Amino acid sequence: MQSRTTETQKVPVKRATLAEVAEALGVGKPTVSRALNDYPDISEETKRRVREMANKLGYVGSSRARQLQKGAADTIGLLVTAASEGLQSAYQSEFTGALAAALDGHGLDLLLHAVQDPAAEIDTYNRLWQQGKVDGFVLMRTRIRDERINFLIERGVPFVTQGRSDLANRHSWIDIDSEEAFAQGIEFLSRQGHRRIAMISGDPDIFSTSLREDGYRAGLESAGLPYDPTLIVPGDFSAACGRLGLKQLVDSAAGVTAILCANDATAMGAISQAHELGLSVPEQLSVMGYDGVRMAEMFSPPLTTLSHSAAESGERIASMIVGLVGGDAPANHQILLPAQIIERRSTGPTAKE
Amino acid sequence: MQSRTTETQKVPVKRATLAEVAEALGVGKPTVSRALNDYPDISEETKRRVREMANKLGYVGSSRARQLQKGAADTIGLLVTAASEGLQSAYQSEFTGALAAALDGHGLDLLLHAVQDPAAEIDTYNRLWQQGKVDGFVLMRTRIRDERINFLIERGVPFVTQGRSDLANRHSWIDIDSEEAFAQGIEFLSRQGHRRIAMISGDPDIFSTSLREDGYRAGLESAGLPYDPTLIVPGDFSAACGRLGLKQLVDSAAGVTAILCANDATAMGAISQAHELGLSVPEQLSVMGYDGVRMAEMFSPPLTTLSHSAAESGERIASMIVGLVGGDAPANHQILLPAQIIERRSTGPTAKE
DNA sequence: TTTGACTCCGAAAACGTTTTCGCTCACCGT
DNA sequence: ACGGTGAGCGAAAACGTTTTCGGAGTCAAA
Repeated sequence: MQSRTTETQKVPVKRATLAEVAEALGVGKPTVSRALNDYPDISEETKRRVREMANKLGYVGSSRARQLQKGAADTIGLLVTAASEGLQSAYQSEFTGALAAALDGHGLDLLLHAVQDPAAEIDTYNRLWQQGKVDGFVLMRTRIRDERINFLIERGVPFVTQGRSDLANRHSWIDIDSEEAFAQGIEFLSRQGHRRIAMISGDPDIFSTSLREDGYRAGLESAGLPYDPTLIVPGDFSAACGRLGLKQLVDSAAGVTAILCANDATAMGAISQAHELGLSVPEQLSVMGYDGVRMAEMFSPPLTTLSHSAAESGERIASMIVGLVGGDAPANHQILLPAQIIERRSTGPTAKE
Repeated sequence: MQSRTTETQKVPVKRATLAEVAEALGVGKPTVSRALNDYPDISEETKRRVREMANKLGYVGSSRARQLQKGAADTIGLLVTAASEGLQSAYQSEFTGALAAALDGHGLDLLLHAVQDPAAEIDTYNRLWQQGKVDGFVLMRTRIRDERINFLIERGVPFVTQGRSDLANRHSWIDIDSEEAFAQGIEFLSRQGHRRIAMISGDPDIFSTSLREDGYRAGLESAGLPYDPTLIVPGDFSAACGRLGLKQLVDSAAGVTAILCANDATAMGAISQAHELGLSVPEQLSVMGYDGVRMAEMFSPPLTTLSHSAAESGERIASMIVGLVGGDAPANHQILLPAQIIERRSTGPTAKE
């Protein structure tokens, strides 16, 4: 490790101000402001001159002043919990990237905040909102009895969640129809001849976990397969618990030939562990994931997964939050998107011995 | 897909203002402001009363007004290019998360912006800075002749890069000593008996790519192995190019028993492809990555990699940018961090036939 | 010529902080 | 009794926009 220091010349750059543009043009400040914002009560000729001069002086309006006056920050907040995965999760980060890109399309920026101490989470939402640093929030990974949602609804803060909640009819959300997706997954596996299909589930605190389990059960039922509760092992959406879960299933649940995982990370962990135990995938064991993260395609074997588009979710959410913040429609929009199965090579009929 | 709409009651929450706190207390605004900011010329008794009342009224200062007056945004900007990976990359997102967490520790927020059109990249830096939405930037993935760096240096904008650049002595940066790391990697592989070691490299536009290649060559030399240029195949840090690269090497470079990859994603892609071609890792082919992303541990086989801590990089960068923005030290700090080899199971001596 | 309508623009207020500067008061020493 | 000192506080200005409101001018109708 090495560390050195050198001098630097601090150039205190003076930014051009609206008043200066007005002065240079011999017009009033309102005229410049309105011209730049393309108000109809400014003549075309004047607008042209103003734009020209603004350009010449390199004028860029201070968003600080603008925010103060207009009462809007043109920024949306996104909190990730540093402890539990946060941006570690491939899907979360794909989604975050997509969201940032989509928001940009609407002229909004994304404020990313990592919350360390879970106890301070609500405080952080409160502070960011009260301070006026953001106009609204996007929540990822909604939880059961999610206090964030209560809190935000109570104060009338605009927000959109990625995932439903107990209060789903009282706020805007977008979600993937994971129930349907998991049912599909089971159907797919059963058609390949699997009769004993296990599930490595997600964090029980996360709202969607139970939906995925419901889907699993529904799938079994419509495939005419018996439901065996011991075949569902809990997890937390991490790869690590995929490993653990697989080990547990191998140890205690005989005859399992396929495993449906709560997400791709878990599936990858499970496969990795399977290999370690000398089980080949998919010859001896089929494993299916959920989310369709990019990495899944590059795994070995490439992962069969229930895929949905982070980009689409991002764009939809961006539009929704823009609407809410704009207040143009004091309504809650709720969108359920489908997932589709992408067959790769982690699944297949079990090889005959 | 389904979409519905319900009514919502918009509660226009009036935030308490500093003037209101002052009024309620029968004191002047400056007193409240200074009391809350713990200035020494306010008596303890008054401070107590002010804090009490502020608390009671739920007062949280408007950062918008504060920003305007103080000329600071308490926010650092981070731009990710949506097209080329962006947050898709595991390391980038781990680092981003760590950075956000570290900045939080200094009372700063992170503004994440996705730039779609590479041509608009500089404009975005300019806008964000001129608008005063950020006090400085963190740049990831420095490039060869990186115009962003020129631009920022010219205007005296505070920034820290993750990775050196052509102008490394004129700005603050933090970097991993990848040259040394790759040399170590080669040494490690050669000690396991590998004699023909290939490299799947990174994007030639990225500054650190050449350093990694230098390290590769240096390692070969000190291990007494010949350097064969055809054993370096170009890439772009993606898993996809790991696949391509591996295929190319298998097709055209005989006798290769080990591959050092520019990063973990590439290594995973390579392994995945190797499996597809019926090559077992590490029995027939050893593969080593770089970065030490979390997923690497869960890969199958778990990836041997040259690891460094995203958390540490994040924290260091946070401290550096805080210093620069605070202007307390008009100096450039440069820090080189080491990587260390983590041996897992994607490497090993080649099995005898 | 007056009136009204309409177009284009500017002075002043407003947004909610922090800073500057100076004031008041108590207390001390002489 | 009086200037000096320092502690504690407040009035007003400042940050750079946007909004409100009304004014000046033009032109057509009466």
